[in-house]
Amino acid sequence: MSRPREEKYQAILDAATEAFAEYGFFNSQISKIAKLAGVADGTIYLYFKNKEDILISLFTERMGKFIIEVLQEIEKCQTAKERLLRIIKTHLRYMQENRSLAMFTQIELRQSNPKIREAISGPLREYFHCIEQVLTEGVKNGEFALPDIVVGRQMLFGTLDAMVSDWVISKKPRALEDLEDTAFDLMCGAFRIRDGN
Amino acid sequence: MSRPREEKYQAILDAATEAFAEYGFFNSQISKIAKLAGVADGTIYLYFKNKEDILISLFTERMGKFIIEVLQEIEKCQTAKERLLRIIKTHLRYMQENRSLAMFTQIELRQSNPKIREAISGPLREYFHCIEQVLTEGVKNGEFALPDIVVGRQMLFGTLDAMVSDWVISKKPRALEDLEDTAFDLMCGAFRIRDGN
Amino acid sequence: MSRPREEKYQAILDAATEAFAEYGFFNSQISKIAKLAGVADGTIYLYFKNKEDILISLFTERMGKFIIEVLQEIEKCQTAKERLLRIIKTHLRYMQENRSLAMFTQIELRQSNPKIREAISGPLREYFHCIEQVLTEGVKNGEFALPDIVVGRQMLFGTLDAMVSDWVISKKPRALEDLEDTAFDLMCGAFRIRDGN
Amino acid sequence: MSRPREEKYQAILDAATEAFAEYGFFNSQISKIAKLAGVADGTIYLYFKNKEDILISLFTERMGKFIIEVLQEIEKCQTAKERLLRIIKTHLRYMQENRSLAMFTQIELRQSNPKIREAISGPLREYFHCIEQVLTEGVKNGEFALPDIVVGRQMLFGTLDAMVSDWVISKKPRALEDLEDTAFDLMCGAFRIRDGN
DNA sequence: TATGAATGAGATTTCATTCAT
DNA sequence: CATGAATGAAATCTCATTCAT
Repeated sequence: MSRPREEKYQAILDAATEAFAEYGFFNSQISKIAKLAGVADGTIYLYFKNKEDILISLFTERMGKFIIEVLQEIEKCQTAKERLLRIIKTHLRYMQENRSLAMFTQIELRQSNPKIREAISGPLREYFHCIEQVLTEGVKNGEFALPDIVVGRQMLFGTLDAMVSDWVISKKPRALEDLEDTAFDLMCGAFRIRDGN
Repeated sequence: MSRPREEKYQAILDAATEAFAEYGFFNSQISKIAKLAGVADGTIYLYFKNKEDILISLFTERMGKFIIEVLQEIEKCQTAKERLLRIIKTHLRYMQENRSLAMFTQIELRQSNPKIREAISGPLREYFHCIEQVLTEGVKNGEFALPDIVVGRQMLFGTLDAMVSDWVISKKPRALEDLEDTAFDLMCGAFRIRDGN
Repeated sequence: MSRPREEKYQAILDAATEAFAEYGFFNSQISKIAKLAGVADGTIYLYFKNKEDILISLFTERMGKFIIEVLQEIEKCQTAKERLLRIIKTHLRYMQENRSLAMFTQIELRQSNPKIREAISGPLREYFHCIEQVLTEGVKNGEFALPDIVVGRQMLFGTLDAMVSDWVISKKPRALEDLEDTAFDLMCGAFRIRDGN
Repeated sequence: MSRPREEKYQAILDAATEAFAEYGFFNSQISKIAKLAGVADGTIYLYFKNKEDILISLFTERMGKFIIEVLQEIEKCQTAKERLLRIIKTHLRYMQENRSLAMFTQIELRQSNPKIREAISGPLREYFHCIEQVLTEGVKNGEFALPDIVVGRQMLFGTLDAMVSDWVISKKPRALEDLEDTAFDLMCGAFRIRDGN
């Protein structure tokens, strides 16, 4: 049974998240990750091909879970407007609850190494696609007025990302949740969503 | 006569910009930068204390020039609405004309090394402050309706940043300039700016 | 079972002794020491913090052993005169049997680096103290006539050190042992020790 | 006229003495010496072949002056006993007045680099020879009883050297001069010199 | 599977020396 | 003669990865 296998795999991923978030990819030595995970250095190479592979696996997995959560939340909604609010809430709350992931995303999202950049862009594009679909629907059924879907997505994602970025960097941050309503309010204005439900 | 001195300093900074943009800070070896700049490895240490110092000098200098340009453009404007448009245009055009700086900003903006992060945050905060002042003025004189200045700034900067990010990553990008009007249009909606000038 | 660990530690120390003796501290590159010890360069840093640490460990360990031997020999003796002879014999014989240590002591004893000098002065002072105690006893019980204990120690140590120094530098040296009796004879004169018993 | 040439040559030598005494040979960079001497780095190479050459020239010159002084002092004396006292006094006083030279001698006398060691041993051997001649004479005319001239020289030089060494290392040293009489007293005992002049 | 000691390639940085001015 | 900017070889140290146990 591969339960222990799975356990150690997760332990390493958790340790890497923490380390990458705090020190960045290049300053997180394998030995540091191994110690945090409570395994030997060599053990890591039983679960991952190399250091890069940890980063890629990490991002794919964690971002994957995030997207699944977003999708689940969205599905519960009736209108595009509701979905927009859901995306905002889920994004900010998820990041708030996973500060390490948030930091790590902020810090390592835009990795320089082309191979890593490539691997990372997959899950991110998926998220972008999900956002764009919601916007497209909103436009189609007349809820939103939006001259360009992609620009709309850039605005929505960019705003949320900037909020998380500020929150991650500042030491005593205003809770991310508190920004939900204001963010939603502004987005409604940008997308010309009428006040009534 | 320090003309040659200044020349070499700039050559190294240019080389570093290029290298950091393409490979990232950690994968840009001093020898690589030196070769790009057409100087010997040791020469770099006549102009910079160490590798970190290059990054910090680079960001401070280039970002400084950017902010000066933004400020100059803003001053020409009469209304806050015009200033908003100016910021959008200047930001996107400057980044388009300095792709390396844009890439580098995207990539290294969120550095893990605390010392670098600290040094980098200065010029950035200055830019944020500049944006927030424009927004505050707009609210004061009734041009904008905005529940929260900081959130407004996050939206404006976040949107522009996401646009640059997309542009930098995609290989055959739509010109950044083409996004100006749409971005301005959406921001006007978000900030409840009336259509008439 | 840390037998191999201890073995490698000693191998590196032996290699360093040899290298330092022949080439001096600054001209003994880590790679040279590693090759002599039969390990990889990096291995050295598993056992020592840095190059300085090798020098300090080396001196502390080897000088410590020497002092222990001197103390053991001294304890066997009844009179201060006998102890004086024992110190002379042990000093010269130990250095003769550990030519590398002798060279190294001669060469690196007076290091320029303050941190090293500090670390090295400890064991040396211990040896000086041991000599001075013997002299003090001899004076107290009337065996020696000595106007100044410290000067007495300087004379004894200086003489032995000069002998070792000559022996180390000259290529075809007279055996150090052969000097024992003459040295003792002269010291007896200097310290006004009577010929009998 | 080569007055200015000579001046700069001496300035560099003085600077080197100071630097070597304080930091040791390897930690005294050419640029440091140049700055101390008030000349440009390159200028040093107009006067010396390389860094080693400075050390060798330095030692040869300064030690040469010392030996000349010793010889002059000795010549004034009538008896070997007087000459012995003269050597002791001149040695200790000269070192006291040239603390940098003393430090430098203590620190760099026993250099590891074979080429340097070779060059340094010349002047030193000359001094040894001078001492040994005094001792030989003393023995010949019955003033001294000494079983071995070389051992006698080792004792005399070793004692003086140990005194200087202690003086150089200790921060608040007893004046070297104060040791003259005690040292002479002990040497008289060692060499069986009768009390009467 | 798991370990962690050992490896050695590779990176940053220093500094003696040169040479155009 | 004098300068000091530039050079680039070389040294220390780090750390991802391997492999015998």
